[in-house]
Amino acid sequence: MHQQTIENYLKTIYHLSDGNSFVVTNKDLADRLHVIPATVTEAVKKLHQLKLVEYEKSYGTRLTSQGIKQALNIVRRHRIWETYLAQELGFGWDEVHELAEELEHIKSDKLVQKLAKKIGNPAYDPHGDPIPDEKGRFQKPEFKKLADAKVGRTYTLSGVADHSAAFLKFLDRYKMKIGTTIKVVEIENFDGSMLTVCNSKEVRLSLQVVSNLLVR
Amino acid sequence: MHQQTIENYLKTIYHLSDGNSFVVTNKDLADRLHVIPATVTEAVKKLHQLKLVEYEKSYGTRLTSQGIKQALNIVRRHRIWETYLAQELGFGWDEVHELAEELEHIKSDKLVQKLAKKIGNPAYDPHGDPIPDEKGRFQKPEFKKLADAKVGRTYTLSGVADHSAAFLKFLDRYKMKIGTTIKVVEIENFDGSMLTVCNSKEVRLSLQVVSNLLVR
DNA sequence: AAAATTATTTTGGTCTGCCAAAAATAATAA
DNA sequence: TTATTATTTTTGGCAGACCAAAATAATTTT
Repeated sequence: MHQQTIENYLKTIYHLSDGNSFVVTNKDLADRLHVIPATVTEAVKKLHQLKLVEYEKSYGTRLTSQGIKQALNIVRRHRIWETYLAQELGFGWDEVHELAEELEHIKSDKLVQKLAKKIGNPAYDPHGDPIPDEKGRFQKPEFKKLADAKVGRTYTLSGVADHSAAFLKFLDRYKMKIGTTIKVVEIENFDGSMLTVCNSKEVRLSLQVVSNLLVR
Repeated sequence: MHQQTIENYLKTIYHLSDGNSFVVTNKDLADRLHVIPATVTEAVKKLHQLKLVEYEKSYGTRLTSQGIKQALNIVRRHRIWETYLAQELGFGWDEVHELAEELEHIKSDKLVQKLAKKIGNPAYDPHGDPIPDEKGRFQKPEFKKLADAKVGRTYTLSGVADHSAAFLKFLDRYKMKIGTTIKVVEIENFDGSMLTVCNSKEVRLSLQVVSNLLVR
């Protein structure tokens, strides 16, 4: 199996199982990887032989501890690259994901280590997602959706649930980024939208938007 | 054809034809790419269909102008990455080639442009090889081998003919790098070795070595 | 519980990049 | 100009990553 294929599967299984080693369905994998389920069946069988996943037919797939380890390493590389691209090379947070998707496969731990050092071994990437260290350790941050916030309180934007370029560009238009403070002025219970104050300006945010903003 | 395969062929043809559009033999390509000649036959036929090479059977292969253009772009990416890795991330000149070999395939002109800007759009990479600009232009430097130098003269190391890690590490041991001045004290006509002064120390360099040192 | 839906696996194929061995073509030496 | 040798091409095959369609299995609906 090609290393790149393996890495993409592991990473995707990892994300679908939400970091924990939950069972992932064949179809979900197929959708995420843009292949048909039959292809996934083949692939997970091979991953099973490589002892990277547990797999029982018609049941589902789950990472082994070895698989998790490798997955975390890929996640680390991806997020280090994202942060590096944003911080050192001035890419927008809506651009870095796609590039990191390619760069994460470069096989050099030394390179990743140097990149990490250059940006000060950060714990979070530009989207507020935690970066595992060399040993795969990271603390899962306690975020909640802005949608669940209380009127009158002020929050700090700490992450986004939607990583799409469209959403991120939308946030850019209001100069919102990780660290921006958002005050909830009013919640419209008709449509769930929120009147907020961001960067000293009043902004109304739709339920769609506030559901994808993670705050502290 | 996979983009990566195409790029590797174009780059290799380019180097084998020494930058000019000389005809390259099938076997030479096979050797460089670590495949058998039969594989090359297949590949160049496909490259021909893509109008990237001229190809007549049992004659040889030569880049078309389109092919040269693409080849120069790959060479550019490779050398930008080499320089970036050395300059910004502190890699040794013996390490950068291998890494650049992977990084050159990342498909983002914007990335290369940013990297280049960061290192000041240099005209030469850490080995003294010229970096083509976005349009593929570069001036071929007028180097000569130190082996052909005259006794008593002082030269500036401007390039290396051998890019192997072994050779580069050897040079590191004597702190020789691009820009180092080398004074030729004496030429031993028994074995062609040279007595030189490098970094204020007397060093005897074998014919092997001085044949691979390019100087001005 | 039977029918209908959805998910998974199997089966048979394609395409790409590769190899081995044989056949055809140079190119070189005698 | 024959032999000999080297190179190139052809042919038949293989593995990886995919897909389409058919066959199974599991899940939901009714």
